[in-house]
Amino acid sequence: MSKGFATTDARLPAYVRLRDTLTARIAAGDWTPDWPIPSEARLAREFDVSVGTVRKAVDGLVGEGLLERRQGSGTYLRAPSFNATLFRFFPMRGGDGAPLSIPQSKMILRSVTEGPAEATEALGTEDVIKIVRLRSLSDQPVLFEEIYIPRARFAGFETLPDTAFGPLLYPTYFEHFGVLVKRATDEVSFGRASDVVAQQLHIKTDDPLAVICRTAFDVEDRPVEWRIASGSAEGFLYRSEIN
Amino acid sequence: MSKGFATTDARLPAYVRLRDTLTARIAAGDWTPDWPIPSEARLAREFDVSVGTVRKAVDGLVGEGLLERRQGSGTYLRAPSFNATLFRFFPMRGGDGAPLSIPQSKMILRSVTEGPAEATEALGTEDVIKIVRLRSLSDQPVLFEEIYIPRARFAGFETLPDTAFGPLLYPTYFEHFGVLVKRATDEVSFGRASDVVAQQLHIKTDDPLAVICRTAFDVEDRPVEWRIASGSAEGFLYRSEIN
DNA sequence: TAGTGGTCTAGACCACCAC
DNA sequence: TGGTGGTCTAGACCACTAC
Repeated sequence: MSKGFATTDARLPAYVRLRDTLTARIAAGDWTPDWPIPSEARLAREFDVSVGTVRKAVDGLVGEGLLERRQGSGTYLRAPSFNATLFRFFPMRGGDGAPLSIPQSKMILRSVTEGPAEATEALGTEDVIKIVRLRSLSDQPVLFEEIYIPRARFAGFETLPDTAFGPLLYPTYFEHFGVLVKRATDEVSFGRASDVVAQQLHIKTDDPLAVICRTAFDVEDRPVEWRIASGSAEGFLYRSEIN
Repeated sequence: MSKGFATTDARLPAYVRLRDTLTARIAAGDWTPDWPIPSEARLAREFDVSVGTVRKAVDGLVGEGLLERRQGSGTYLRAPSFNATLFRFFPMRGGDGAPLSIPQSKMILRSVTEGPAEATEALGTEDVIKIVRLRSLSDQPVLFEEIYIPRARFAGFETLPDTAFGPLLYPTYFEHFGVLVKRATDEVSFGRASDVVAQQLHIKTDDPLAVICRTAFDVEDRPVEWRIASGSAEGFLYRSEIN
């Protein structure tokens, strides 16, 4: 008897195979953040390993930020948490020290199209959906975003009603398409505003521009989104933690 | 008998107190990367806990990047590893696609002085040493750095012979002053070149500039360095991983 | 009060490395 | 071959949460 693991290399340690099996269940949408996943004792029985081995597998997923333990209550699927992107890109206070209000988001376009070379290369497909958004702080447009997602993972995205979207995109990815973004890579550079971007951001053509290119990956490390975001270089601030 | 832990809150779990005790030993410079630290069985005996508890404490320090396990050999202090900073700031290839050579570093100044407000605020002291460096790729100056370190932790830094410095600063911090940099926060913003910076970087005054402000922390999370680095915004690229 | 995760133990056997 | 870390077990007791 193969201990009930999904089809993984039997030479791997039990906790690795269990971790991968749990990851697959998360990716399949078997669990929601509202209810605890099966208890450690229950998983130990189901997979015929000791509780200690379950703990080690769960530890790994907690470390990756996929699961969250609540003592006395249970272990829960954790909703993606690194979504306060605007706060990473701009200071919370304006140049005059006044606190800015909540970031807003305006959807401008959703359509099936061909992506730019960088997007198709990052995503590994040319069959993508394009999303264009304008994000604002205190009614001032600050960030113009072009986002590309693979149609294979997001079938029908372009026909969702506008009411399905909140200010953040990643929760929508998860709730409607079961795509859970786990990590991302950002590249920050500086350029100059094109006519289109300048018009959207209410700045002048050729004004200095901060450009952030991001590739996002799901729990199984497949690329699920490529985006390019532009904002005025004046007042731009990108925070990063290095470990 | 208090199990031989350093003076920490006895209400804390054993593995936490052991982890803190080991961190203190690392910070005190008791171990070097060349020799394994005491084995898990030996630490278990010394602190009168089980091997499993030692493993959990060591796991934490491995996760923080302080220690490194080598199966069959031992557990070693890990030399700081995130030092390829130039490669984080600029692409490896020039605009023409040609690969660039190894980054070089030229020390311009070391002196005891008063730091700018940001440095004294970040470091919590006005008694600092200032370091000025110019970093180059393929003999082209690309990054101008002003670095401030607290004199209390780096007494005599300004009188070290030039031969004590390699291309990287953090190994010198550790080898001569026992300061081990564990994490840092970067803030990337946009500015314009002052006369001094422009001259060093061979660009024009008021040319667009990428500015990176970094605060670095040691293993006990005390700030040990504040630096501001400037490079031409043209060709600048900052990479960041988000989890 | 029952069930959950949190801590800790004492041992077993394995894989790997250095001598 | 001996010692190291790597995996895994089967249990104990504690702290916390929900009902």
